[in-house]
Amino acid sequence: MPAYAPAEIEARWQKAWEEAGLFTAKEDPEKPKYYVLEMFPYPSGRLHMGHVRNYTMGDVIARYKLATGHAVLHPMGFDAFGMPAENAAMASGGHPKDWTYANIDTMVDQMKPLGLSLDWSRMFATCDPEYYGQQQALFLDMLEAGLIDRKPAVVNWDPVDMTVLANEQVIDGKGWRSGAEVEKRELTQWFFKISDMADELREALDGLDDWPAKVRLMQENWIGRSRGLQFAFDVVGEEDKQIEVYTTRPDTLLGASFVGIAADHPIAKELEAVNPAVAAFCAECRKGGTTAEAIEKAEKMGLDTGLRVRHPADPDWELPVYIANFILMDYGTGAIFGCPAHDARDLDFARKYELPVISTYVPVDGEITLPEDGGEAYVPGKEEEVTYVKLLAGEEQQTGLAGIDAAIAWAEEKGVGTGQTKFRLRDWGLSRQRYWGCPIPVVHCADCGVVPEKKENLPVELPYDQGNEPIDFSIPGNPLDRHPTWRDVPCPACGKMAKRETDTMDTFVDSSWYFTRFTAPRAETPTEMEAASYWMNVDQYIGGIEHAILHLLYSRFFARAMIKTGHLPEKSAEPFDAMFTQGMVTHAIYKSEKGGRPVYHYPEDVTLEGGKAYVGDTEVEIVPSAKMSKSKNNVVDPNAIVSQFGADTARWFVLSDSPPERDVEWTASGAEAASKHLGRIWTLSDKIAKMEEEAPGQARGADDETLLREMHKTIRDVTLGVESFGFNAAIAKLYAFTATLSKSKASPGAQREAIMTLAQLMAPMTPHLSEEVWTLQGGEGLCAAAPWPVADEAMLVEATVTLPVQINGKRRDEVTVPKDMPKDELEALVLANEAVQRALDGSSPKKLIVVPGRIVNVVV
RNA sequence: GCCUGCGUGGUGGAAUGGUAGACACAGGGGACUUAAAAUCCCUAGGCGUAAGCCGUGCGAGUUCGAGUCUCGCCGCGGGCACCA
Repeated sequence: MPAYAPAEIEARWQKAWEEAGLFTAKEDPEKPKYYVLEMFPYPSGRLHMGHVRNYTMGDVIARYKLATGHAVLHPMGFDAFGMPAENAAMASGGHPKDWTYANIDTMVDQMKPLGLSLDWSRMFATCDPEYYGQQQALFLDMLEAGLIDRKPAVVNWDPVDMTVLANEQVIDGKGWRSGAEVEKRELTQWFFKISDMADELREALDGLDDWPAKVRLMQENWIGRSRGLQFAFDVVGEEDKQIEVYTTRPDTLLGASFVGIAADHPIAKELEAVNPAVAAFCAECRKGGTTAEAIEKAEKMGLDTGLRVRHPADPDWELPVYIANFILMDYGTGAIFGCPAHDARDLDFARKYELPVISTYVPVDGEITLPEDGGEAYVPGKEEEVTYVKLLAGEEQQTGLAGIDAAIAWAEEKGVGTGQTKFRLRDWGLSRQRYWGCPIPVVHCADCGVVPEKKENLPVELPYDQGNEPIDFSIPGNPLDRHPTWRDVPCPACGKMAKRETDTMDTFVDSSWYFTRFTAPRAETPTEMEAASYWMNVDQYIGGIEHAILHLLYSRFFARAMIKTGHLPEKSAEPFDAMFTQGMVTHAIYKSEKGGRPVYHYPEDVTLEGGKAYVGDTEVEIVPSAKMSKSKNNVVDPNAIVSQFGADTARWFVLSDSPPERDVEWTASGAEAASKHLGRIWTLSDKIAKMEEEAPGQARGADDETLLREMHKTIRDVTLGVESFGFNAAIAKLYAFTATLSKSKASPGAQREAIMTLAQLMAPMTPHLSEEVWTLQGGEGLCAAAPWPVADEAMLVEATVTLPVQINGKRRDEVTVPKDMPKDELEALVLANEAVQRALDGSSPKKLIVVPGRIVNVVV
């Protein structure tokens, strides 16, 4: 018998599947459809174990659904625009396009040996002009439908690289690449009007039952709905001037002691123009970093403007107006009223500037030191009961929430303000001053203004060269800005020479609709309604938790926008029926120290012995379960694993041990164990095949029944495991059944039935080995195409059951009885039990609990 | 600070309120071998010779029965964050 040789086997079966066209998605009205999708990768050029785990999970589902008679769509593509390609071009002088497509080729070559059941005929990359041209068409439709806005926005500007930076790219107030001090600049940018849909996007989360609760919650917090009161303070002496504020705690209105405005508030800007002290202060405020630590450390700073406003509840009560550094212009109205007694931040501020502290309520239960007496600010929960010490709207004692409602009602009745719901979610700025992205298809004309490009002119394709010269990516700024032949075009409206928009789209746009494009990847329109109606929605989406907020939220917005513009059916407002967030693949770091600096050792240089790690004779530190990182020398290359053990081993290992939503640690010993197990199955299959030849047609005995009962239980458990993302538990059952089978004395026929079923149950995880076993045992056609085994209910019912016998809830013994033994007989049997007799010691039990088929509990 | 999730052997982890520790790794013992590797078998929560006792972060509670439900602590992780 030849040894288990995955390299040869796997290539052969991958070819067989391809020739059979098994994974080409075909619309079939006779079958239920199933669309399973893993988040498509960025073509970094390097497949990592996280990809392998992600795609293997999707593949298990896809293969299982195929075997259960579904028309399956399981596509793959590449999220191919973005900064790394430009950075690579800057670093090594190549072209982002060449770099990207070369990487895609490499990654496809790395993915194919994994034996994934992908429909490669639908593959595309978002940097294909055929894709981004349709994205431009979508942009134009959305623009026309009023879903897109153009407005000024404050951005982080890197003056050296001459580009806008995302918040994450600003480190300690400096550009991440250039190291230059980042400036705040106001630029006119394009925005998707996602905030208009904030409430809808929030409410629809409730319907996403098959999403992780955690993801729904993260989205809900991100959208950040709050209810409060918006009202205006009249400025003393300037009767036409008012300051609008928004508050979620209008119940504390009588505790107001100042009004604060942001440095970018219109009134602050007005004062800034005439008062150098104000100008200096505002400039100082704008400098502040945006990082968490910077905010933590930043001291509350304020400047008295000299303006005074009237309290809405008492025209004789005047409050000072401060410009303060902790007030944000882009939330609410950019102005607040400060209530030091009930807000920790306002209390800090009030103490620093010696402003009054006025408690408006105190807790019903418990004693506190009032903030005016040096205590902390008292902020009750919305359900907490409070006693009012100052009355605004007739309240005396009620919950915080009722107080808020009463205060809003009071304000509305008096005509002071209105109750309003606000959201934290802001519009999605999509403009990027970069080359390697989807060009925004508009033209700026001196006469006509901003003019959308004509659809027949799409795609607005990125220029590869600059005339006859290659584009120089080493010059700071956007190459499209200094590309006259691309930039200068006739106005689509009047025909006069005008300038093309040189900004490109945020790469999140590319990934917000790709899953719809897979339903008709070569269509001349963004989607085809018929195909989209058939395949949408994505039945199961799988990806990392890092995309829990932005990518999924943007996709949900896009689905709604595509319905409004006629590119998706109504049913697809929520495009992902079920979502699963998988954990990472981690690996230990082997660390030592040399000259005070850490040294990271490659796993292949490390010897493991008795739970300790050595390099040569020196023990090194093991840091378990660390994220794989090139700089820590703990990256495991999937291709190396596939060449060493085969794809089936890699697939089997990443699914075993840890539950899919948690991290799994890659260990060499674990991978070897997986490989050995697959080898054992190979050997077992061979043994069973020979047994049949040597002793055909033996009668089935009791051993057959035992084996087949175990087989049907395994079918039930594995099926359940696969359907509920319990892959690790399913694999444990498969291990157990393999052990049962290898020890079984059942007839050759029964053993063959068992191993063929085992092959089928393993096929979603180890498809190549399964085909091999299937064929050897005389299975017809491809194992991957064979119908999924169904557990026989009759075989799941045992004739006898073993019941644990508990005394006072602790297990003391067990009895094996016929399954349907009458209750009184069972009771008698239990009472006669030796352990029970001993515990009873002559007395009679206080209580006897019998749960049929489960347990017996004697209470003494 | 607010919101959240999680604490089970040496390790990863099983367990519809019903026999805690399935399955796997690492460990220990053995068979085969001159030896090693490979393979196979046995063992394995702790204490105890044993009967038995104790055990799911800690403390209470509900229940005939709690890893699972409730409350309060402690510890670790994730998300958001000068958001009014």
